[in-house]
Amino acid sequence: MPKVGMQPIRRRQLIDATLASIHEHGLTDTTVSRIGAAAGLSPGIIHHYFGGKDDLLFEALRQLLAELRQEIVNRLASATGVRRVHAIIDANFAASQFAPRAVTAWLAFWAEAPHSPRLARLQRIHSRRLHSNIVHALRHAIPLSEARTTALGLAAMIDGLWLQCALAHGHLTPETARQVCIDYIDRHLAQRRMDS
Amino acid sequence: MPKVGMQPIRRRQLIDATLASIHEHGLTDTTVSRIGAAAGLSPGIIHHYFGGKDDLLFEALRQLLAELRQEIVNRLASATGVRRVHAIIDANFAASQFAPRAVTAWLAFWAEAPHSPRLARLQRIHSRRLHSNIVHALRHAIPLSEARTTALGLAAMIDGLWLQCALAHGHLTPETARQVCIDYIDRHLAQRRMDS
Amino acid sequence: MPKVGMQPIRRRQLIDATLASIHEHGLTDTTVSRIGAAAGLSPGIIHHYFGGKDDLLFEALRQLLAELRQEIVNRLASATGVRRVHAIIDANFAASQFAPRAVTAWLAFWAEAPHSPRLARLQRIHSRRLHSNIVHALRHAIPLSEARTTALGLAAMIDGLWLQCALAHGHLTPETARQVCIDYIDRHLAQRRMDS
Amino acid sequence: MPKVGMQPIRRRQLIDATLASIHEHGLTDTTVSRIGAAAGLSPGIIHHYFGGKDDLLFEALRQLLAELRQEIVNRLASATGVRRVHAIIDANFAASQFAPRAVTAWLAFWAEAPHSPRLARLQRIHSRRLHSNIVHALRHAIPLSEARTTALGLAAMIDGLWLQCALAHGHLTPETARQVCIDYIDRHLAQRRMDS
DNA sequence: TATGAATGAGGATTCATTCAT
DNA sequence: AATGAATGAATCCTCATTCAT
Repeated sequence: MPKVGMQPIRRRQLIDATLASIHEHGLTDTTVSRIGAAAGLSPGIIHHYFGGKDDLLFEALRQLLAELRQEIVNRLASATGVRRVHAIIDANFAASQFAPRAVTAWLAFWAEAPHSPRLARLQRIHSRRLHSNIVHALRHAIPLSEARTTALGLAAMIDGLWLQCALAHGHLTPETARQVCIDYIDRHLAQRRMDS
Repeated sequence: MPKVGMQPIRRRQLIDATLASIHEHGLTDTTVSRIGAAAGLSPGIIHHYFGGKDDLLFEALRQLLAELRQEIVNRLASATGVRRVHAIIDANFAASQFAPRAVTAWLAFWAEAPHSPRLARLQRIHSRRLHSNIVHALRHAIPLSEARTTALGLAAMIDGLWLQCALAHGHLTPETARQVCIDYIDRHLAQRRMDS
Repeated sequence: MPKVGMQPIRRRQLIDATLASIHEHGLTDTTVSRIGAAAGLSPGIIHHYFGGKDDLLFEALRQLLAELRQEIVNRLASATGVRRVHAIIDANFAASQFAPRAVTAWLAFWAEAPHSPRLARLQRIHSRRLHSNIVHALRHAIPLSEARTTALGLAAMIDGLWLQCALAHGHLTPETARQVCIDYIDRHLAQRRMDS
Repeated sequence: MPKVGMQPIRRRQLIDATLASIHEHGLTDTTVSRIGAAAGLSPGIIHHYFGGKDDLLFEALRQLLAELRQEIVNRLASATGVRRVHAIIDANFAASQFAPRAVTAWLAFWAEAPHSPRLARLQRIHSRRLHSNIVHALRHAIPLSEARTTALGLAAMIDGLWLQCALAHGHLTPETARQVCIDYIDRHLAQRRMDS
């Protein structure tokens, strides 16, 4: 039923259907037909609202990262000092983010990134921003040089736990994942406090 | 006259060509033609030495994991006590393992795993074995319960650093990655020693 | 409030947009969207003012031929005797007719004609009318039988020069084309005069 | 039935099927399926022997022009002086060239040329070569400047008669077409002889 | 009158697989 | 053992057409 102003609605619908399909069938078996069907629309509609399949995939990753970013920003807004690191960790393992739908798609996109400049770019931006956030949060408690190494370790650990989540279907609870990260950071901070 | 004993040679050639193609073009764009060409052979040959494309991919992942396992076993053979954790870490970041060819393919396979029982099975075995190795190596220095959490953290960190390696084309040196992991483990062990 | 009398305006707009699109993108790549866009209207509008794409194309060719015919009729009106042949030639190479927009579209339609009864019909009518005009103009100076052959040659030459115009983007000036035709006819008439 | 060395055979088959399809259905309705069917092969085969549809079309035009060229070269080989112009005319209206299959395809390609650099290039080469052949053949009988104009007229007339052939399905005999051209040239040569 | 949302058929293309040689 | 010819299903994409608003 054609109405005006459907664009934002349809785009959102199609992006959601894309993520659902990636989660269910994998990126390889995510076809425009499948996406269309999942959204209750025809295959051709993808090219009406997005340039083509690639553009839709790109937008889907964008939204995924935007949501995660929003989660981080929200939590950082109400945290100070080293609590900011905890906020970042919490955001990454919030129920809305650390969910199969997001995690599986995230993994699929990361696997494509080395061969897709557009995806690689989004990945790089996200990665750098996360690293920078962590370093800033640690900066007042830890010397910059060490903060950088710690940030690298924490970012890797977060990614590794997301990976685990995608691979070990549900065997890894957000809470466990969160604890491992908190523990990692706290040891670094504790060490520091002891030194002083 | 038919050459005898070509099978192991050809299989190895084709597996290598597969990994090379995945690294260069990605799993999606790795076709039997491309693999054949990379091995200097014809497209049809894959079905002669493997059941089909899927079987070849499966075997390629198997070899990848077998090589990593061998690296770990070799290093564990000459290490005792907590040194065994270091050996595991060293194995994962050895030049032969922490290389673009291996890391990119590894990521591609992991992304497929959630939708391929065969790949998922290999992944699970590898994952469990690594986890078990770490726990055993830590067991005499750390209580079992904590050892398990630490192993989870270390395994995640290793995976996260491999991911980083695949995504940040060469910006992450094996040595840096190794240091981050060693540091993580050493803090846990040091803490323990202090307690006692 | 519905605008009245838009029909002739819109139809003309759309026909012009069609010819513009054919000239710019070729008949194959002339889509209803493209035509609509060129006219500053929506794709669906074609079916409102014409039965469909094919009807619009048909009307576009009709207009093209009608304009050329008008040019011929105008010039014939003020010419007598063999001057009438010159008038026909002049009309065919008048700036308004011998222009890229018209010539390219004309060629595109001619290529379609063998597979479209409707276009073929228009083409046949135009062709016959031109031939008949030439024969009539020659009739008093040349025996009918020879006039027919000469008319065939002149008509072919005109078409061939239009073809050249479409293919040799602007390298052929109307004046040169005109001269070649005038020369052809004058030789026939001169010969005749000599004989008598 | 797969055999080795099929390439030249298949390529020729497919090119012939292409020309047949263009003649029968027009360039627009010439699909790879249709071509494959006409050749008794599957649609996919086009991409095995040619890069794609466009390449096949390009090769088809190439062959068309090559055949015409061969016809011209053959006849020029055994003609001297102004007879060479007659040889060129004869070649263009030889039964093998002035046939519906060739003429319709030729028209279809010419209509595409303004929007396809590759086709335009072939067209330009063919056109220039023909013009040059005519000028050379006339050069000893007519001053160069006039020879050029005459060549332009003759080339246009030949094209126009081909066009007529494509449009007036069989109503124009090769012999009539030939006569018109011969007459055109003879008048120019006769004039010249008279002058001297 | 006019839009643009939506469809679905049809097209080119890719590719794993089969198989005669 | 190895080739590469051939297939046909599956995919992305285009586009004329329809229709609710």
